This record gives sequence, C-alpha cells and structure tokens, in this order.
Amino acid sequence: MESHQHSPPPLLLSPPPLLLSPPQSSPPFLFTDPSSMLQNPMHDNSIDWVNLFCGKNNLVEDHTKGMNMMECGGSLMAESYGAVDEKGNKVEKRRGGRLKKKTQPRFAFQTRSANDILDDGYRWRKYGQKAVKNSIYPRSYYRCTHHTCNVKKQVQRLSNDTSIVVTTYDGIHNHPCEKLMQTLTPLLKQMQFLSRF
DNA sequence: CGACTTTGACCGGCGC
DNA sequence: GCGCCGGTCAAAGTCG
Repeated sequence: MESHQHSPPPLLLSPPPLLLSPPQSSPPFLFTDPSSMLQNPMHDNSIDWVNLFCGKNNLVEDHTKGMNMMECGGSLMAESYGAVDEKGNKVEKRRGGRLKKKTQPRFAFQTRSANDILDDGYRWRKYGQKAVKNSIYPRSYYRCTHHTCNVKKQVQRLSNDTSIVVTTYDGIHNHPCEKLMQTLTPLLKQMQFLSRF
C-alpha cells in the first residue's frame, strides 16, 4: 500500500459503528430508489451506508402508508413506524397477519437489482419460501447464520416493477458484519501500527 | 460431510 | 366454525 503524507480521512481513523454493522446502527429506513448504492465499489448491489448518513435529509410524513419518507444521499427511503394499538403502543404484523407488540426493530430496503439477494455483508440461511397474495413472485425468508443472532429478513420482488427487490430486516444484529470486518481489519491494524509513531 | 436450499406440512390469528 | 393467509418447521435434496 502506498504511503501518504496526509492523514487518512476521519472515517477510516474512526469508523462509525454503522460501518461495522449497518442494520444494527442505522435507523429503520427503507430505500425506495437506491441509485447511489450502485456506485459502491465494494459490491454491485450493496447499500452505500456512508453516503446514506451524510448530507442533508428532508423528512416528510406519510400517514397513509405509516411511513416517514426521507430524501438522503440521492436515495428515497422510508421508515415504517407501523400501526398503533388502542393504548398507543407500537404493534406490527407477525405470522398469519396477526398483530403483536413490537419487540424488534424492522426496516426494509427496495433495491433495483436483477439479483434477489442483497449483499449486506452478513451470512443468511434460507428457511422458507411462500407465494404471497397479489404478487406473482414468492417471498423468501432468511435467518442470520450467526449462532447468537436472531435477525431475519424477507426478500420479495415487486410484481408491478420486476426490477425492484424489497428486503425487510427483522431485528438487530448482535455481532459485527463479517465482510466489512474482513475489509477493515487490515486497514485498522495498519493504522494502529502507524499511530504508534 | 457440513452448510445451505427446496418444498410441503403445519400453526395460529383474522375475517366472514 | 371455517377457510384464508403469512410465517415457520423440518426432512430431503443439492452443492462445494
């Protein structure tokens, strides 16, 4: 690696937690037009987490969809804040359309990709696939393969726009992202070494 | 041979 | 009560 006179950007010196584990630290937002993520040099269809949390964001509430819409980093995202029960507690749909008290954060991403599997750096095991109503494409169910992690995600292609894949995350990873750790570990080691001088 | 995918069965809440 | 529907299970199959 070429040596530089200038110090590395602050991002590399002190990577924010979201770089190590995006879904863990990111707010529950949903990408609806993630054109900027395609420019991410790491993966063709991965999320550009860095761009996402930089810049000025415009927040607009959409009560009809139970979402906060936000423009950020060239992407349109949405936070699903879900339904509210009679006592004002947050609830969310669970299996069979049942409602339960919200216990885990849930956030979704819409990606324009030919590939159904969003490469988010985590390892997933598929545990089910279902045909869903009003969609010609099945919904796939994945669980994080990390033994202590209980995060799930659902992947479904939109029937009215077949180029868009909706990925819904259920829960928070309790471990760092393997891929990003692999990428960052050599960098961090080198920087720790250099910082001793 | 272990990790992962596929796929049909099963479960349980909801609406009628 | 019953059927529908979405989510999960688990056995069998596939892959590297």
